[in-house]
Amino acid sequence: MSDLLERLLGRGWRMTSQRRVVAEVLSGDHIHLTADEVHARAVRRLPEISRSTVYNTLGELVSLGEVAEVSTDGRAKRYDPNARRSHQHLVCSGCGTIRDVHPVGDPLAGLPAEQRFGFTVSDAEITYRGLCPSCA
Amino acid sequence: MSDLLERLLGRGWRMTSQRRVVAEVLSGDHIHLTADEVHARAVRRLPEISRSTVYNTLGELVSLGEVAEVSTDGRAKRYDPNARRSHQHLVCSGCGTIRDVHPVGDPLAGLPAEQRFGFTVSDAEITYRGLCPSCA
DNA sequence: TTGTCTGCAAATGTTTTGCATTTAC
DNA sequence: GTAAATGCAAAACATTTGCAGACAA
Repeated sequence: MSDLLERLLGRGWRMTSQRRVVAEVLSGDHIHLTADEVHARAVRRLPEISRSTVYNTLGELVSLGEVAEVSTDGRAKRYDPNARRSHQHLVCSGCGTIRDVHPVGDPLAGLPAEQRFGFTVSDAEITYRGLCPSCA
Repeated sequence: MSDLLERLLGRGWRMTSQRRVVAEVLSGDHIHLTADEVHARAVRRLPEISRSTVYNTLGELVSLGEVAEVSTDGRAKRYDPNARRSHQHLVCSGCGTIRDVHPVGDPLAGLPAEQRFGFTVSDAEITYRGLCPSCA
């Protein structure tokens, strides 16, 4: 069973066939699907599943903190099931492929106090850009 | 005259009243407007300007590398006129305010070779998140 | 049983496109 | 004069919402 699904069951999340399929589709490493792609894959396993349900479910998973919304730049948001493991993204400027990466060091260290405008800074999101081996 | 407008004229960009107004609206520091906000402000100066022209113009400015698209997370893209000066963003999780910041050090240094998946990494985009003084 | 999830269809918000007209160079 | 920009209206997408019926607990 998928890690995501397992965590959700452990949290007592109300389970339905639709929710299970969405959780299964999202499971794995380097998964960054759009809502529509999630729906397309879900339909293969459960033909009746509706787009609204996929949106509802994704929205709920994001609220629960189990899935992260990633806006790389295209128009549709992408959903990343590895919200629990802190990580950043490496995006290919050629084909758009996304990989999860784990940079070393404290990302907040680069922002000196005088650059913080009085903000309480709690987090940094980094998107590395470059070309993947196939596109280079 | 605005810096942006000046640079565009220097590049021999074909000038029209609509384009001038869009460039003027975008000028300044810490400016991060949506296409719709750009249109609203442009209409004040030039009532006939259409939304399509604003979109066309913004798209062209992005292609020229004079303006950057910033997807903070909401649905509409925001446009940042300071694409030429390398900088990153600090976003308030409360009210959404965006400030431009200039972190110290090489942002690519945090990504070790074994984390690069064979990519040629050329750039890093950082979004710092926190609460601004009013929201804290 | 009961509260909630699901699915449909319609609405909303953002951006793009086709094409006739106007305009900068 | 000519190629390119503009504006309109309509289309294309992405996402949200309202509500009746279905379903998990």
